[in-house]
Amino acid sequence: MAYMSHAHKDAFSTLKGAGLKATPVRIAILGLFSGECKPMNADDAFARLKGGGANLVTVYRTLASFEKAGILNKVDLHQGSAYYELSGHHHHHIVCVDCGTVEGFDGCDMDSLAEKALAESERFSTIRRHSLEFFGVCKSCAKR
Amino acid sequence: MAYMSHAHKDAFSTLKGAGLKATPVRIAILGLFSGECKPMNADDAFARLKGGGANLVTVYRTLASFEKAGILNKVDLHQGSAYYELSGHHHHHIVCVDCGTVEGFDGCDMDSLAEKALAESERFSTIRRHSLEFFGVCKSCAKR
DNA sequence: TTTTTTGCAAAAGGTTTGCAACACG
DNA sequence: CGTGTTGCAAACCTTTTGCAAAAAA
Repeated sequence: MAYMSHAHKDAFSTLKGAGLKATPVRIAILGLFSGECKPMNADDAFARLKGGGANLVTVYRTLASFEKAGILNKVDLHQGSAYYELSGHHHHHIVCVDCGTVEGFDGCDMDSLAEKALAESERFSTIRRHSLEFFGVCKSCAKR
Repeated sequence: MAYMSHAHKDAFSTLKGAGLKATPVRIAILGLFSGECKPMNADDAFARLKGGGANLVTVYRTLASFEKAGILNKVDLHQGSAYYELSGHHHHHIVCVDCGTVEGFDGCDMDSLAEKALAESERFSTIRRHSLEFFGVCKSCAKR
């Protein structure tokens, strides 16, 4: 471990903290997500790993392990493939059904939503998570 | 059209009302959903069409046409395939991450959710729909 | 008869698996 | 050095498409 940039150091400790070996591929993929504010799917990540940084299969496996480790969250934007983003602050998305633009939505009161669901439920005792995504038309698509 | 049962008559008029030809396959598939309270995927429907009632491909095409016509709603229960249920009253689901049990959730104030999302959004002017599903553990799985 | 719908076969798209070579710790 | 990770090829699964035969209006 001769020289290591700041970003790499962060990625390194995140991985260690999650109990994952800090391999070049993982550091690179984690770096991708740290520098990106919108969700990425496996292909996106694969494409951004310039110079054959990793195999597509490895990207899939890496995303899965990151999700299991709690580093990434999987989100379903109804776009045919699984998207991921850094888990960190709880939020959701608004997706344009026309052009696919994605915007974050922060105003989700997670606890009260889950409480409401449980209060109404007969057969459930625990809510672990929920998915909430909006599908609409963005302003620039609306103009057309 | 010699004899037609009540259920078939209902399906018949639903299809006509939606501008769809009332074919035996469509009537059968619609009947399946009328007698079922939980979401079904293409395979479920296919399996329940006893005696080779229809081809799987036809089931897919039928579900798609029903959704387009507004007869069915597609729901994503994160189970690897698309589920459908009769569109009618707006509701969502709680899914057991352990056994897959699905329960309905009615307490969704759609309008206020969409309003909140739009109020917070910079780039969107319209919300068409949203997905909201809860994932938790049902009481019987919690016991184990 | 004209237009839709259906079935079959095959393809497509995203994701997963088996296995041997490789690299982190 | 041993166990976990990677790459490659191939399998998988759900869903879609092309085309000709069959059925609805």
